Amino acid sequence: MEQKIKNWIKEILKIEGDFVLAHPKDIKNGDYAFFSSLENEKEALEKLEKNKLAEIEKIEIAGKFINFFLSREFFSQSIEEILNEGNGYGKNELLSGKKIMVEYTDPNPFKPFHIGHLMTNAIGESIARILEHSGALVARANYQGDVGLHVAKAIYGLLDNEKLQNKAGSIALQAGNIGHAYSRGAELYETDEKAKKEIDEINKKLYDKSDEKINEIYKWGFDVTMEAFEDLYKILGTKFDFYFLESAMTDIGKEIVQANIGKIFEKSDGAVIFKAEKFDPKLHTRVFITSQGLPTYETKELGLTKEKFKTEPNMDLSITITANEQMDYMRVVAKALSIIHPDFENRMKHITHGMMRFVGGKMSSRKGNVITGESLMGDVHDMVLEKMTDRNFSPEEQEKIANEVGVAAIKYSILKQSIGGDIIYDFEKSISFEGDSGPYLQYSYTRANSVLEKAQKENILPDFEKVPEEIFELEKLLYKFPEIVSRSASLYEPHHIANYLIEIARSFNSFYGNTVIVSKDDQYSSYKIALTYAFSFVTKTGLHLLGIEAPRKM
RNA sequence: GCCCUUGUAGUUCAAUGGAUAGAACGAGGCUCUUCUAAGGCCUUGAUGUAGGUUCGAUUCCUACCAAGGGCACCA
Repeated sequence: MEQKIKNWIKEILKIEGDFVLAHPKDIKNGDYAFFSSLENEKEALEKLEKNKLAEIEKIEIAGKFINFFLSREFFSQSIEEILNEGNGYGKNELLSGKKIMVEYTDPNPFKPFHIGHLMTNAIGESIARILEHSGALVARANYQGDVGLHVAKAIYGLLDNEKLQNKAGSIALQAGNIGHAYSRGAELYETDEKAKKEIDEINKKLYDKSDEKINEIYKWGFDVTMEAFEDLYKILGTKFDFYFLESAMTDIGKEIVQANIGKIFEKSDGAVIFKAEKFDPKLHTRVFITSQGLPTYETKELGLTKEKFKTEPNMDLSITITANEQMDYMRVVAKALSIIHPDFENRMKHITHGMMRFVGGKMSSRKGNVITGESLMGDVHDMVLEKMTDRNFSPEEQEKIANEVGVAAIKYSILKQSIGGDIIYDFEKSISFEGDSGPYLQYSYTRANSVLEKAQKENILPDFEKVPEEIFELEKLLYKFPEIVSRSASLYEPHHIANYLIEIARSFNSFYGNTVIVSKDDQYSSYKIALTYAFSFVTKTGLHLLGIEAPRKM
């Protein structure tokens, strides 16, 4: 519609070049507005009036603005269109047929799944779904650090307290024990010289696999933590297509570096470094292979990227999602890669997000903070159950809904704001179910569902025969959904969808509160039911794009 | 010191260079013999400072102030 009006204005007024056609902030000022820099708006208005599009009801001049009001018919037709397209409404062709890999979450085996992982997961899953809705073929990838000092720390903790090696409990319990072992090991590494030495020793043994006992614990710990992650992904609604392990990237990365020593990399103090500032003054030098001959994360990242392009040969875009703190060194790595592989240069994208913060400072699993992603999910889940005591559900239903609502509360609190900024973490607020929240959206959806169920019982079907003269605010919002989706997709910003969903939910709740929708005495009831269907489709689709389930009841 | 982010109601967040800067939480009042009150309705309040570009700046540019992150063998 936007494009249609634009073309029409362009043609009638013979405007050259591009101009902006926007939605006025206030619906009172029309559905689309155009700021004219023309000398005589009145003449323009006359021309436009003469050749008016069928969808436009009214054109007004307000100062330098020309406002367009869409017709009653346009809105009822757009509602009809939503009903026809159902959950496919809002799809666009922006990335039609493009192969895109999105890497996100990246938790490390042997370490707890902390809140930062929850954040990356929520953002990555949402971006993946938004790209899919825009026509892309998305592969989800997860990159996990299965080697390194953190593993040695965890194994030290496990050896130090053998009770933590109990293999009898549930996967979650065993993974929790390993998390404790890691925290203990990490703490002692900083404070206890003897422990530090032993951990370094374990690290060497892990590297050359010389110790049978350690190998055994490693295998168990790896399997358990990976399985525990898998259980979380299930609740979170993520299914990865590819898993990349850090250990597999060392040789590939090293090879790339060694092949380019002298050309891109240089030796310095026994290490192999990349002086990125030679290519871009805003970048800096980083070590790729240490003086001890060990590849750093940078080198593994080179290997990872190469592997990604090998895994998906004709990939159009490889997206990596991490926290902001990774931004600068990823730039250095990307610069090195784009010199080695010029064909990758425009096919890599790094999206960064802020951190979850306590009021007191940065959260870190390294110091073994108590709040993990899992514990947060558990707490929120329990709070939802408490709220549901007055509802009449079977235990299975209750469990399912508690998970869906809990995940919604957490994900929404992450996705409602632009992803670059930090989230000031307030436990009370993140589990708030009121107002600007995920559960509010779900609640609005279930209310719509109740209305639709009642309509079915009373055998009133959605219909467009009798349309009220009044145009509901909700109608003026619903048709914008496709624009919101394509905006979110082109900017990689899920929060536009989150904000939009709140807007339509508020509008629907107001409609619901002030109108009786299902009524045999109301000749417009069928149309109102159609509108309710449209709201429910758009909300369900929008929630899906945020990675949130839409329960039928709650 | 250099580089990158970010400064908007008391608080947490919105606002493709456009109209009277939107919500939510908090505070106060009203509202369920009607489709789920996790709701609705009403009241209250903000663009860090100083310049610049523009018909028009929360948005772009410069400086300053403040917060966070990064800057050679950790990831």
